[in-house]
Amino acid sequence: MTTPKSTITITDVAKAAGVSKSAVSYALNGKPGVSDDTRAKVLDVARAMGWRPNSAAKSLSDAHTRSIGVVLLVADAENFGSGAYEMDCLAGLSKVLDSRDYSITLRMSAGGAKAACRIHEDWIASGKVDAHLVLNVALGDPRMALFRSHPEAKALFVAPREISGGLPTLYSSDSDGSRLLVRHLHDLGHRTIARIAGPEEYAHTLVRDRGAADECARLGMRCTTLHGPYLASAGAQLCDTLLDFGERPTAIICDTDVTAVAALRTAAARGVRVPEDLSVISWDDSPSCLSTLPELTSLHCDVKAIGRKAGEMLLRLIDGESVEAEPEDPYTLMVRSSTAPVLVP
Amino acid sequence: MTTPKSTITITDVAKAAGVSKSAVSYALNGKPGVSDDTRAKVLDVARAMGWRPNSAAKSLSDAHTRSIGVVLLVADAENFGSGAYEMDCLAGLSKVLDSRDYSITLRMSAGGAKAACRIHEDWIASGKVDAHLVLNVALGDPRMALFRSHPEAKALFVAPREISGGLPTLYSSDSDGSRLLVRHLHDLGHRTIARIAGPEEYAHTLVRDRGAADECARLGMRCTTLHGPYLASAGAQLCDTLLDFGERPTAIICDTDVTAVAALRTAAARGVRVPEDLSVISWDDSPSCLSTLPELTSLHCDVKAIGRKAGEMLLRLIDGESVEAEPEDPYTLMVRSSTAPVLVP
DNA sequence: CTGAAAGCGCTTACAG
DNA sequence: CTGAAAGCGCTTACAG
Repeated sequence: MTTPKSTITITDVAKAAGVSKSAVSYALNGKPGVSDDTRAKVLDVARAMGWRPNSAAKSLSDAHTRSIGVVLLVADAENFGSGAYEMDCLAGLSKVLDSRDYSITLRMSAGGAKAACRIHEDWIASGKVDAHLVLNVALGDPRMALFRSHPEAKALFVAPREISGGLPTLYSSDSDGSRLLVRHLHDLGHRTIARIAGPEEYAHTLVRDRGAADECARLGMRCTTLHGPYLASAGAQLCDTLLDFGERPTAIICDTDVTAVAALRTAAARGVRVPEDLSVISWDDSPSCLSTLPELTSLHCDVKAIGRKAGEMLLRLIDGESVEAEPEDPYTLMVRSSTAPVLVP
Repeated sequence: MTTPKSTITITDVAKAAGVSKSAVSYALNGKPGVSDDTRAKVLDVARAMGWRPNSAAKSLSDAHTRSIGVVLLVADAENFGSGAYEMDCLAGLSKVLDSRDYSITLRMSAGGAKAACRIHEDWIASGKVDAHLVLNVALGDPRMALFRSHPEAKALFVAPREISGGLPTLYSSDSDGSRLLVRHLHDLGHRTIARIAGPEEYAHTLVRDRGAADECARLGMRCTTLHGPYLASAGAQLCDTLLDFGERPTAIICDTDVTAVAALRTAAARGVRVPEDLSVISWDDSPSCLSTLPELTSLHCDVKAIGRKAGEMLLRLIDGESVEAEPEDPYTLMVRSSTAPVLVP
């Protein structure tokens, strides 16, 4: 029946419906300029013939590619984590984009932010995408300079607002998250804590550092912070360091699930009981936080929601609306069994 | 200097270089039809002006969009796993595509394979992509029927060769993997084993079932297989069932890291020592296999290599070469501490 | 309301 | 080797 002939164009439809190409175009795009009768007939014929607008032709004539460009950094597998964050973010993004028939144009770059710049530049010059989404922004990230010098390009940064000044930004409340964790430990009676934080190149690491430091100062707590990549080996090593340290902390906050799981395991291997002797908290509430014994108290972030909100902001950007900095949803603390009141000696 | 004017077209370059548009096109595309001098001058001018071919225009005229369409299924978060597989696969794919200036056009569908079909159909009719990559293929997957009825569309399936008959396929050696695991346990003296397998809708689950059953039969071993989603809760429950079972197995093979970690934890909670009382093996050698105590013996698969090979096959498909079924690289067994010789009672 | 025409930026036979 | 011209499929002022 509807055997899709090689390619059906608007001309074929016009011929079949007995009208002009322009009438078909108006009808198909719901624009005025055709009578209701003509419109109905054209729609019927187009559907019957299985017509779909040719993507390239449409893009060329209306200057919209209907795609959002995303360059994922996979360079340093070390800092990349499992990719679960990016995946969830893309899932949320894709969901919002669907409604407007937008797709994601994806590249994965092993060359870091600089190589990503090259790709973005290419996309800008070739008109390959309508807007860019920038994730995993580092301090002094060249991608910020790039888009500052290309105001004609539309880009949204997911980054701490502290560093993306001026650029359209979806910013996290990493600082608030940090404070929330410190308060949770304070409520449990902890006074000497530590953090196994992420690499210092990351802007969000510094924001978390700041939040924790401020809240500790306010509450009169002591906090030792060690930085390292999001690797199990690093988490284990840093945990060892903290446990060997003179003034042993009664609680450790880990910046990611990978290091938290490693810390848990390191403690177990040394005979340090969690949560009796040591409380452990993880950022990134992921399935692995539920697979440990004890289950990990974790800071939950709805990453899909970030993707959705990013999608909405990007579409507004594309529609020519002005977009400034907007906040992500706040974090939620998932209290499980890896944190407990500190034992009075 | 090279201030990128709004948009630089081939016409601008032609004017600046004092030649015709066609000369510019020939020069830029390395085609014959221009003298070396003209070519050199055109290239210089184009570079100086920061010209890049307009993506849509090029696609429209040469019928190549330079993008590969991928629809990721996120419908049932239950069976989706962490998304790490998809991420690695895309990373490998992207790497190969880079060299030919191809991008990935990505959509994530929450409606399963049927909704994915709709997207692929749209891509076929609109000429949005040059070829399609199909992952996570289920038994009787409607996407196979779709591409069978659209021989004009180019698609590569990553699926067991048993089910994709005729279609271009990159097939895994799941059966061989299964056999490898069984042999490893046999070598350690295990004779009564069990499997916590994935959902039976998945073709690869059945292939693994078959491989394990055949090898067990050959070696005179007994194997109980339970199926369930790739969820920690399911892994825990199935592990409980197996341990409560009359004839308790001395080893369990889990189809994914999530269930393996859950099984490990369940054993620990019941006081069943791993590996002394029970050996545990995981498919999907992932970072989490290294975060457990003991570390998990696991079947390693170079997923990025799958992505790369898929990319090469897709490019050949696009180039008009014929592509049939080709095998992935074989699995590697990573022997760690969760498997040990069975203790003679 | 409707049709003929030009244009989006590039490629590619086709005559000079 | 080089230029003028038509065409890819769609959109959009512009005359009827």
